[in-house]
Amino acid sequence: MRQPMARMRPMAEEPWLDETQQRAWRAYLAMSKRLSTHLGRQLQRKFDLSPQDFEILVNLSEVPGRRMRAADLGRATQWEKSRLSHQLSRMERRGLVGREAVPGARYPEVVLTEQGYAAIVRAAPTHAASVRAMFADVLGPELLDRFAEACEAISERLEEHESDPC
Amino acid sequence: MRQPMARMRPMAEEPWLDETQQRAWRAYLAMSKRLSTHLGRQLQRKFDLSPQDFEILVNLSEVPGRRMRAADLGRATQWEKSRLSHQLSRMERRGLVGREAVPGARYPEVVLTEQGYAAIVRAAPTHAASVRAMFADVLGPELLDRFAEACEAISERLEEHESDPC
DNA sequence: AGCCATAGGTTGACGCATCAACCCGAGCCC
DNA sequence: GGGCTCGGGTTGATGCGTCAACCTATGGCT
Repeated sequence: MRQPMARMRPMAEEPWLDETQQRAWRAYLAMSKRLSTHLGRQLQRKFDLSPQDFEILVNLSEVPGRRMRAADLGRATQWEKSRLSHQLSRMERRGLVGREAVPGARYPEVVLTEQGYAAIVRAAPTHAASVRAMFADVLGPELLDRFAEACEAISERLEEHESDPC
Repeated sequence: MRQPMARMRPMAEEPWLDETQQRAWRAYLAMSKRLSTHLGRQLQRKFDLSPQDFEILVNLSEVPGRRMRAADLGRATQWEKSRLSHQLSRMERRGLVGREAVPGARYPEVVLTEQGYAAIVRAAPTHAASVRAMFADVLGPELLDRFAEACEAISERLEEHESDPC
């Protein structure tokens, strides 16, 4: 399987990534594409939920009252406000969440409906099982720790540059 | 930063993922989200190319004649045919690629235009540099190898299940 | 010949992501 | 008061991803 973003030499002259780097980069790209495809497809086909739906549902289900201000939900998911707003509108249309005005407060709260709660309770165990089967169990505890360290290191590096002008 | 898909316990009763698994899964999710955001934003802002544009351009630029049947391009990218067709239509509109009929053949070829070629030559070095800076150099050669092995193992596991009914 | 399956390709509809623009009220400074 | 910025939130446009439906040569089978 060819992984195009991995080949950094459209003119085949300078080796912008060496052998080791190429291999790792291509392996990572292939793996992450497959993993998200697999998990997303499973959620969609078995539970009629997109990964985005799932993420919102999980966050709401964890909090007491199953309700939250949109801004807090945005912080929890690290989503931009407009993305969140669009997503909530779609989910509201489908009856998974509701937006309810709060008497004294300026902004309404997003609430998990019964239907939304039922959906997450149905889907979560299978999803977790897949994460174990396709990810955690493949590496095992020790490797998993090293893998986590690697991810954290890259994350930190990226975080440093988050405010760069690019 | 909370990573909602990482918390597999909406009801907080059974620990579907243990501590180690949680940590690795969350670290992976955070890292991959940041990495793709960073690389994608850079391509978009500096070169007016989406990651998808870039992938197509790289593949076409590598092949002699800078032209290819759509089906082969599909195999190279592992994209579904309809996705590819839509993408090519958009890129054709922007003058990055063209679809040219081949005299004796049934199907036309997708060709990289001069403009498309110029775009990839402009963008590729910066992109490769970012992959090194944000990914390869962070881990270093030895860790990079282990990381690649982990990714390959997960990929293989997923490949086995690609034909599953889900 | 006639029939059928298959591969290559396009289209339309809908959900999702991002950007820019906008609205509104709270707090602040003058 | 008057004007400021700022945070919270919505909207619309456009690009992207997926699914289902469809078209049409080719190649195989009878």
